[in-house]
Amino acid sequence: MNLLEGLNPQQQQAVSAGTGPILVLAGPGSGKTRVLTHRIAYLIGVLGVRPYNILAVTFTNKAAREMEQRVVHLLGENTRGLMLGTFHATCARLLRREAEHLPFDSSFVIYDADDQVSLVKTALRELNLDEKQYRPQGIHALISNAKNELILPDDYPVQTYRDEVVSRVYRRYQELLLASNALDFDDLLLWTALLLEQNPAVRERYARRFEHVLVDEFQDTNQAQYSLLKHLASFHRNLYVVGDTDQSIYGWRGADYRNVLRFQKDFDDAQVILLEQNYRSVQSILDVATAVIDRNPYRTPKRLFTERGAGQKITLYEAYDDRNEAEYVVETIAALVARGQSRPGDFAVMYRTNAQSRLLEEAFLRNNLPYRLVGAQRFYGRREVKDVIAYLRLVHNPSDEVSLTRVINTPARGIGNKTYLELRTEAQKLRLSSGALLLKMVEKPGLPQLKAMGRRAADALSKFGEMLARWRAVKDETSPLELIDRILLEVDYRAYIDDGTEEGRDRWENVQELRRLASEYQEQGLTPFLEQLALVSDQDTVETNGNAPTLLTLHAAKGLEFPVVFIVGLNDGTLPHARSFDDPDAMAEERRLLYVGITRAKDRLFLVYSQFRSQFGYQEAVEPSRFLEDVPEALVDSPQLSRSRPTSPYASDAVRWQAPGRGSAPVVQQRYHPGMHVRHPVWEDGMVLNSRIQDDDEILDIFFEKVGLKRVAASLARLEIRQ
DNA sequence: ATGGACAATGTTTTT
DNA sequence: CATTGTCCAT
Repeated sequence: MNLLEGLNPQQQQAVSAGTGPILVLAGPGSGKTRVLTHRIAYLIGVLGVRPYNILAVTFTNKAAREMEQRVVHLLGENTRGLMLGTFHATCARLLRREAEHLPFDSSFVIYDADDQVSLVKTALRELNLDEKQYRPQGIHALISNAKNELILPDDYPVQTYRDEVVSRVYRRYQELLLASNALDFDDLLLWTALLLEQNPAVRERYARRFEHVLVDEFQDTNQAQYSLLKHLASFHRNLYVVGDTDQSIYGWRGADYRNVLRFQKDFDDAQVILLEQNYRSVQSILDVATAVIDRNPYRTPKRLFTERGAGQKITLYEAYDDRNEAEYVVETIAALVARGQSRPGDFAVMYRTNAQSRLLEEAFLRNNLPYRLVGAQRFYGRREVKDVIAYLRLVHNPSDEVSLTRVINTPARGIGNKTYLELRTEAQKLRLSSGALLLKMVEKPGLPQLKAMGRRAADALSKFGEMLARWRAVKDETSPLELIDRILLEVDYRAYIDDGTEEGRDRWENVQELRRLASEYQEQGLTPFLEQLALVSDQDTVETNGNAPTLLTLHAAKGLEFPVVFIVGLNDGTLPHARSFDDPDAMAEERRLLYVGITRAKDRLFLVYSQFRSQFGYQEAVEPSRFLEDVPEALVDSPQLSRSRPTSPYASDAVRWQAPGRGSAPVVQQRYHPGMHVRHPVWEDGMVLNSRIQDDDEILDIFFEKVGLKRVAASLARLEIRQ
């Protein structure tokens, strides 16, 4: 197969470029992923590089999965040994392998943002600092930023008293992490960068191995990531980065698009290749996008062009208020579908903040139309899910203080704050983690520490300790699913969570979803399961092949495309967000965010703003977004402003492309039917026996040839429909 | 120790 | 307004 076939000259140049540092500046829709995957295939298939000597990193698991599939598709199965994954997963792997050089051991657990904040709280309390004055969230953000810039507690710049406090909290926070044998998200990058920096032997081993290092979305890298990339490519200097500074929207997370400039400075022999042909959008949409982004300073102008034709004008709509805005969106979608111009799945509605999804959801619900919501309430962020995960983590690693804190009295078992505090104090005296002390109390029931406490407290503690010890005893012989079931049973979790209300039922259903997830790790065991849980993100669960409009934030929209895009809430204060007003860099990022949104659209674009907006309870007059001033009038079509009294929703049956679902939950299109043959990644072939919509998911009963009857959630099980 | 009622408080984006 | 924390009665 000719790997250059079907590529335009710029893409061919990028794919077949020689070795050495290479920077590909890829405009939106210019076939960036295509270039990257063809490049990998080219290295292996044409240049004869062994897959083992290639590293490719992405930001999301979804991107990694997609690339992997496409490379395999191009090469056949010829990719064994290729290291392809997210920054975080790749670093986690490397750190586990090299743990002997590091102050933690290879069974470390990974703390997410919630865990991080609770650990900051612990540190604040230990240092007798006021949580009101030093908000944990804020402190956490500062620590996180420092880590992203490779600043350790000792180097934390202190100019004010507050800085001094932060550096103290940071130091303690880091100690607590190590005591828990835990790393936070940022640590994965930080420790990897430090290890490569400070350990020449390790650095050289990896640098020699990776003859080629490829990076997706390079504009989103932070300093830690840039540093570790440089180290990994330090021997062969074949660093191939693809990105677009105009799509840099993660500055608040430490991403620094100036890494693109740094790259050109650090590698002054780098080849720079520009991809300007857009395969996604019609010209009118590209022109609007260009007009908006051109106002940003310090950028290399790109001339985006397309062969998809001029396209129709974009639509600008002024609604009376935000409720009307949502109604307009839903009505318009319904009308376009009713006219047969588009299918429901063609639409995306994008907004600046998650909170804005609510009015949209309500509008869809009022009109009995289904929709897909991306992100918002994170599955893994739900209390019951976190509880069960915390139990698993504690069994895996009893030193995990954050998890212990979470579950030691959940469900309530008579271990209150005071008892837990005593346990911690005693543990600290013995230089043990609380979990370790608990286990020790079980081994040696006569420990003096027990006597120091009240009888009731000691009883409750040892009962919990015994449970923990029992789970640990079986953890290596049982599958994650069996372990979960055992834990659920022994702590009587269902009785705690499922109180008979609808909410309780939902909660229990979430636990069931976690069980289903666990069942995919039957053979692999607890460690990979926990790692997977820690490193999946919302982005990874976005499915674009649904049959209903997608609601998502502008951030979540990056990397996706839709035939018709609505961007709502184009008001000053919302987009750009008020918090960015006083910072020119932040304002530039807001503008890029709008640019990303606009360039998601293939055929049609609707920009929507309103005169009034309810901030919280109150309705407030708001201004249209200042960014709208930069949209050339010639490209805009504004419908006559007749909506201060909204027309009645299109209620004809024609527009109800699906019957309303039960309850108030979002309705999901049924995609599976009895008799359908499907394939599951683990259980392989099976036949659908039954399908029902429940909550916002489709629940399937499937009979698998190999393992028999299973119940799965369509959104979670990666099913493939077979003909 | 527990659970409920009330108050305060704070609202961006998330690997 | 919706979540989170704090206080108070059991």
